[in-house]
Amino acid sequence: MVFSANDLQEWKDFPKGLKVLLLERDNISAAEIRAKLEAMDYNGLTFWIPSFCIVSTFCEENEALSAISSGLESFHIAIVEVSSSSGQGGFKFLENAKDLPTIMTSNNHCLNTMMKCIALGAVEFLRKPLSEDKLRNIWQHVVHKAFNARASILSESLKPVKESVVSMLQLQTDDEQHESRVSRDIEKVSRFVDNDHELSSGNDKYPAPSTPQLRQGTRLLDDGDCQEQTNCSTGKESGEHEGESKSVETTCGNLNAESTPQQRKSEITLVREEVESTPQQRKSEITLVKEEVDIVDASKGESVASPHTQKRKVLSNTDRNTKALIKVGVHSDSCEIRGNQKKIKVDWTPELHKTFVKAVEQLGIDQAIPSRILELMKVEGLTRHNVASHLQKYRMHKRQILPKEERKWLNLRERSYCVKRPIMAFPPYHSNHTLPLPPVYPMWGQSGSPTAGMQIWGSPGYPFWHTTAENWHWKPFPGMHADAWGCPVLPLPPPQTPGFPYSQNMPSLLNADAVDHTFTMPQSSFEHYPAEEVVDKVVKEAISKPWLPLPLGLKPPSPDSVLAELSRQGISNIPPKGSNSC
DNA sequence: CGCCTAATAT
DNA sequence: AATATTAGGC
Repeated sequence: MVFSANDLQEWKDFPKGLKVLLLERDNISAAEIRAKLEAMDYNGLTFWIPSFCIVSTFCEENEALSAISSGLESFHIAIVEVSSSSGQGGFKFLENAKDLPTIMTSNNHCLNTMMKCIALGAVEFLRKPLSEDKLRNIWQHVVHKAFNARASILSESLKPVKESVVSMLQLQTDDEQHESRVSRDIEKVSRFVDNDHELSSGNDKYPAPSTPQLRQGTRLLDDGDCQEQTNCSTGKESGEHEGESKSVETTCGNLNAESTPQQRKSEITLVREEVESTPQQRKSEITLVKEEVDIVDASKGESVASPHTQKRKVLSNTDRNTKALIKVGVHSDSCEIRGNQKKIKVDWTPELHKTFVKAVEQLGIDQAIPSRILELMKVEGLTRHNVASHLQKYRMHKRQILPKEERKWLNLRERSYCVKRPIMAFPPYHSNHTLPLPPVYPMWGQSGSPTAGMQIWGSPGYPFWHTTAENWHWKPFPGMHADAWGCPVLPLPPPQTPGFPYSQNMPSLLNADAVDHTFTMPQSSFEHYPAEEVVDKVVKEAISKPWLPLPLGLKPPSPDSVLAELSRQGISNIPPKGSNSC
């Protein structure tokens, strides 16, 4: 049966009219299920539909299969009983009706059976008896399949579903009268829908919705690949709102035609915050991950001149899981889309931060000012303020000036230098190597690191030890510009301790005693470190007079950093070593 | 004006 | 907790 255009237009009440194939040996059981499907009370509000589903019942597997293959009837979804007593028990159907989203049901609740069903392609396993609640959301599988199956293998029966849903959503979008939350959410969704071609390619990439989600939430997609991006904003919000908010996440993989791999832009996550909602009015949140997003949010218009013309290009780094994504979290309340969206919160994901760091390093310490960084980052929508704010924090961390809260627990030698130094950042009462260490590791600039949700700043007190160009450079004294002018002389790491996973990254300095025995400075005399101003002065002098020998405590810059600095200053020709003519 | 920093707000 | 915003100084 083929749906005509008229049929489609009539199908405004989707999922009413869902055609269900029911494979059930027991007639009585079949009748019960059928009755429930046909008389579905959908949430008691949107529609009460006398004939919610059109059910065709079969009691034999082969019959059902031939009904499908005959093409005389078109189904959207199948509910198939796993039977141990007869025939192939439903698995034959399952394997031969791949195009049809199939829900397996059984009295047998054994995990193996369930597992087998899912493994063979069932979209869901439902335990019998089938309640109305369990059946209520079966249509979601249909929509899911319709939108996520490869277009080429999309069965004819599901195409109308897709078109119908698309058309439904767009109808509402076009309705300017309704600036309701729902319509705006749908607008977002339909934009995703418009772009579904690319994402359709990964057929089973997105888990199907599952029946137990009886809340309003409709999970269109739940992309495991974007976990690292998503947990930043949605995790927080959904946590705050407990069960009152829903979270819809979508991802689409459109490549922006204009962006070449070299031009790939950074990921940025913007969160539009709720403006004036009371706890009772908590509305839903929809989070979209898109590669191209209309920035309808001019904020203060700092760098976003025309909100609606702003498109965001995104990097899509294929060799890693650093998909170029833009996430816009919308706490859509009663605020207008173009109206008063004021607060965009930039989520400084590791990727975005990496771009930031890159820009800063490219500019060099003296040139790294917000406006230039912003320029270099080429992240549209990002404002100078955003950058400035981030830069502020970046600098603070570079100088090991921890916010007071972070400093509080560093309760010893509060006024001595050591508290600001990484080596003393560990709690002093951990005086041996058994101290508990954080399970994760700071990851500044670790490109494409899959460490989802990790704070890019690292845990307080566990600063960054990596010394690659992309990472933070450890600087023991405030004001020391180790990036360009070398790093402080550190003692060599002790022999690596087997079974101590972090020893590689946390050399030697696990406690003050270790420091005292290995550090080249006078022992047990942190109080003897020069005053901050003195250090500053020394460093400044070293910077301004690079021809002079470096003071104790500083080591020369690495050749790489020198080359980088030279090239930054436009000097590309370096005379060979021997030719020292001056 | 833009930048920097610290404090404070969200 | 992470960012944004603000204020005051340069």
